[in-house]
Amino acid sequence: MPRLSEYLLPTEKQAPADAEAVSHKLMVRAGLVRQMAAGLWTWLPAGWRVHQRVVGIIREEMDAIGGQEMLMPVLQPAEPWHKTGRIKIEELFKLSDRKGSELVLAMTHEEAVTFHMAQAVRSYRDLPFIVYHFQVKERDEARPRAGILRTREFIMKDAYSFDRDQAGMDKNYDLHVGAYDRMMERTGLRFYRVEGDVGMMGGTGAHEYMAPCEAGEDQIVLGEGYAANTEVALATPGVEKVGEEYFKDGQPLTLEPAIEIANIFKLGTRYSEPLGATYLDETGADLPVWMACFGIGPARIVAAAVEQFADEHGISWPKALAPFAVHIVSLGKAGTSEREAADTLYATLTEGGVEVIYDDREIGTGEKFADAELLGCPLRLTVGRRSLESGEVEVQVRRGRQQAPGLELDAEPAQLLAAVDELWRSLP
RNA sequence: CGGGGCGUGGCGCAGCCUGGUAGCGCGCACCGUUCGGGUCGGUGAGGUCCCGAGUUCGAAUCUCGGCGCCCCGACCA
Repeated sequence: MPRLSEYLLPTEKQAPADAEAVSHKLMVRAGLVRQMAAGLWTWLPAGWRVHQRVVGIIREEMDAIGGQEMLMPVLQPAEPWHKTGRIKIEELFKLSDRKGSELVLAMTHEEAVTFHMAQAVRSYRDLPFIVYHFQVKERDEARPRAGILRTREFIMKDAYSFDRDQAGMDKNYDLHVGAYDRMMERTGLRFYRVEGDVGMMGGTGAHEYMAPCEAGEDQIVLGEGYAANTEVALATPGVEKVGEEYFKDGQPLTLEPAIEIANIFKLGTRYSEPLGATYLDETGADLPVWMACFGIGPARIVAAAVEQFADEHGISWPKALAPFAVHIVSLGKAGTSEREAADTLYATLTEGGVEVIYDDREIGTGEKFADAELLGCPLRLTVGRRSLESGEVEVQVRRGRQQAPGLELDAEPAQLLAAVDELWRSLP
């Protein structure tokens, strides 16, 4: 686990002048991400840890429903895109190689996955199954915006289910709804699952997972037991729009801005037909495979978490996403007994498997506290002269900046770890 | 794609109108100071003023062209 004196965490006092969204400002200020060009971002070590936390949650839930992880290329031949008609999408990056062959940079992977499955799947005996990957998506966005929220390149987990018929597809879809609900709950985000628009994906049904926050690009309408995207709300029976207000069965609905963090679609045979993904059933009939796809954007989940829980001091991560569980602040200079006590605490926690970032820098107290609150790890443990006098390590819970009862400085390691673990359990 | 704004050391800005060869705060390096909430003082390093062309004795500043970035809207797996 890193010592801040050796870790690349370039924090800034001032946000970039052109940053508007809270997540944009704070993620840059906290040293999590840096911009390279419009809609193109680099994830620095601490930011990447958060991103990979989200990836870990998604992977676990995908594996739990039988998803099989694989990897498909971003750079692809254009032919399948011609076959599905998606070559004409403006956001699709098109290029050619030295031989003049037409290529695209994939914005999603339906073409690729269907191309492969058209070859691999022969019989109804090969179905059903779910494959997924975490891979970069490229989109020539008209307007990238809000830091990490709308970018031209981003990692998406996209999963694809393959079934012999609509009933199978529906079943796989429901399975994913369950998995996605669990992912969202595990992230600690506030979210809504709403009916979605099928858009240019085509297909027969869709849901979006929306995380409400100020920087959200979309509006969702909310009522008692009802949540929908504004685009589809009006298709719901009983929903009407009067002026700028929405009503359901006469009751007013509230509007809230939200970030779309996941989107799932029933594709049907939208891709299997043009790409020839068929199987033979028991009677020898050649039938198109039924597909559904399931996308989710880890970066947007990260940004939404920043948006939802930040305060005037910085980020406050839900514990499932925090880059580190514990941020140790050592106030003593090298060579002092306070520093020694902090070193010992750091060693104990690290050896006990706790993810710790240790601020051992030779800088001012205020700067250390400010950086800790900016980074937003759930627990901050401070070791200074006071600790030696009182025999206690000061504990601050980042969410709400609440002081928690101190930890006994010279407790046995097991005892100390148990105390930290107990604190951890109580956190949001 | 329509509208608006901006580009000057790592970050935030001033200077531009009224051309004279670049300045401030933060940060950074070193010295001292301080040591539980971005301490204080001193010394110092660091800039193709987005790029190109033009006007001029002289361009960060004026003119033309280009590039880049942000915001609003449209669009949006």
